[in-house]
Amino acid sequence: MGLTKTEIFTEEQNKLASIAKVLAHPARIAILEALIKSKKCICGDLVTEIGLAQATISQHLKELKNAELIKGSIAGTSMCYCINEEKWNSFQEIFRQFFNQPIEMEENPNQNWC
Amino acid sequence: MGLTKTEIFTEEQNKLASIAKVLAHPARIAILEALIKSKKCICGDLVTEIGLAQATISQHLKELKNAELIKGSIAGTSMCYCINEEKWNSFQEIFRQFFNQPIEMEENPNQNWC
DNA sequence: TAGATTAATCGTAATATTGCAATAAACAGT
DNA sequence: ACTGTTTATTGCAATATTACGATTAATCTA
Repeated sequence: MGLTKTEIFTEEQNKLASIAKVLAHPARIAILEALIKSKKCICGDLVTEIGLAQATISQHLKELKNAELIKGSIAGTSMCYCINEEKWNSFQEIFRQFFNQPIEMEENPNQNWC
Repeated sequence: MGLTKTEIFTEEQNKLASIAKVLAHPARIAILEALIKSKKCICGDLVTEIGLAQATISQHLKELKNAELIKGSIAGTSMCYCINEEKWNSFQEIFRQFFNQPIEMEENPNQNWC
């Protein structure tokens, strides 16, 4: 049918997958890196900095804001975005924990299977 | 149009996004965790362990193998999968570097914008 | 207030992803 | 050779994502 069966997975599995999904587009990576580089929050300069249409950037910003990875506030007529440090750190921790799982096969010498 | 404009992004941005995409589905997270938990490689027990059709699991395995996150080898009539430790570690490092970028706004007290 | 600027949203088209039934392919045991 | 087991592939339907032009809403400036 084409709709992900979230019910059959754990809370954690769904959460990690959804976080990864936010990062699963180069435009969103580029936006995050741009926000990090220019420490003070920039706005729709992202449109010129990255080469996508304003509507497209706005859509990606919406997803990032939806994931709470960035915060936005009104700065006059334009919009001011910046990284949400708390969420950033919490995402970092989630990935760290996932990848830090012990893969260890040391005790298992018959690794010639794979 | 609807096709990602990879040309306008850097190699690194595209790479990180594509790695994240592999992790952007709970079934693939579940498969990886199952492979880690049962240290010796399992095969199509994944189908019963996770509640998806055999064809669907096979498709997710293909994507994981395509990203080289897992390795597969023939074990008689069945298929034996396990984590590819080198890639696992390399992915870990890529995420670690991304999240370890200094976000620091300490010197910038006007954080009240965002 | 009128015009300019900025960003969100709507509508639409193209493409990608997800999931499964059905089928095919490879192999083991009889 | 036949049968059952296991995994990959194909074909299809449903849904999601990506991108952009056009429009809207809000705010600033003259």
